[in-house]
Amino acid sequence: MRHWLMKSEPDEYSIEDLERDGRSAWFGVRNYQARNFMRDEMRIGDLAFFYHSSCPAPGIAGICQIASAAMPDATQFDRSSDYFDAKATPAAPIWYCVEVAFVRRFPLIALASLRASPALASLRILQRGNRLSITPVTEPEWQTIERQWMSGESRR
DNA sequence: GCCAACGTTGGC
DNA sequence: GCCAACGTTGGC
Repeated sequence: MRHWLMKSEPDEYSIEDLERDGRSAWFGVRNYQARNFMRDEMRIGDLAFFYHSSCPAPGIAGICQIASAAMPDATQFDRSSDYFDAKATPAAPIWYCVEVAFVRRFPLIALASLRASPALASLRILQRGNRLSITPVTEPEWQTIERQWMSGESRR
């Protein structure tokens, strides 16, 4: 199983929204690298940190699970959507999304706290200038975060 | 609001 | 294929 980190602006869609919905399509990704991760490398059952970005308190807000294979992102065909792409057609889609399911929510692990951990120096989102909205998380990085911030909590 | 860093576009 | 210009991201 692989691990991931997926960014969302909480104003758009937060971990609280996913907890309420239970499950949601991760639409709106318009970056080829991030798309390729979803389309080519994610597997049902993979776990991902749900990261809140571009907000007053950026950080990891919870965990979700990949719940479907990649499918064409319907918003690329929708003229009224911010994510509309005139170059995409149903016969030749450009953008894909997966569905994610809520796993858990916990007190925010602030970006500053992640930065303060030497064991997380390699974490992709901490690299200078990183902007990818979906990034892989290595097994050691995942375990470091679990051990450091979730050891006292119940596991599923 | 600022600004560094990045990805994409498009002229050549 | 190069690269300047532009738009976007995202922390602060």
